[in-house]
Amino acid sequence: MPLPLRIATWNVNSVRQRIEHLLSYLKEVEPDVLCLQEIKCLDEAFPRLEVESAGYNVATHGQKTFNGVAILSKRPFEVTRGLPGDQGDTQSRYIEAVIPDGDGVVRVASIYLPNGNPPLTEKYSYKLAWMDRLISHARGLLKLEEPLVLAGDYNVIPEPRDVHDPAAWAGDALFLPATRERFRELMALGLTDSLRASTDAAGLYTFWDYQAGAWPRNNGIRIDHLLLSPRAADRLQSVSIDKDMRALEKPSDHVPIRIDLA
DNA sequence: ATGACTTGCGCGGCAAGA
Repeated sequence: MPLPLRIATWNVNSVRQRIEHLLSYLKEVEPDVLCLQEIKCLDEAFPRLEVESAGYNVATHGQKTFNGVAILSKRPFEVTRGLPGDQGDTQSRYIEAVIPDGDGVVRVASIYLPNGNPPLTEKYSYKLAWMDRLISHARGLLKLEEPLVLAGDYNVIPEPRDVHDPAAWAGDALFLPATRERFRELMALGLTDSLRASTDAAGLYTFWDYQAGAWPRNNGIRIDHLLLSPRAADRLQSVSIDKDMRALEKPSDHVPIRIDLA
């Protein structure tokens, strides 16, 4: 039986600030694929040589100062940059890889969905429009009937059990009814939330704010998700949140989440 | 408690994040 395929996603909050954490993660966890968000640099500023020396192929979709996504893979792969549906969108938030796997492929997307705060502004309407574009694109991808993993920072708290203090987040763009409704619409295309396929537990988080002692108080939210097509879900073996990463010196405010597929 | 953090940019203090 072949080794499982390990696929992880992590919002690094600046790859250049986090290069040592990134390299130790690659060495210790050995993901086959790692999706990164908020690399916060242009393609030419990505620490490509360090990552390649660790045994990974790299594709970036960078941007100066903000946003930026990347996919790292032990196996070489084909890449597509950008989310279809709006030629005028200049924000780098989506990159997609087709990775050889056995006789076929696994398709993996690295997603940095807009934050959307504050609500009632163009930032929130951009978030909702971006989610509509993601739903349309995912509908097309699912028709391919491939193993598909839509991984990333969705900036969506799916349910009250995914937030330490639901009342405090009631009016936030990450938790508003219209946000959650679109997330449910995405899921209803036939996707499986990896974490919820393995546990119903409350209080499993992937983000803790830097402010107000959110980490020591465990005042977190679950917003980083690995969504699976049926053929990927059939192969799901395990899910892990690498919570220890939040306790390191100079951590990202997000931690990685990962799956093993048979 | 008028608080509390971390980035990029670029060298002074914003803007953005969640």
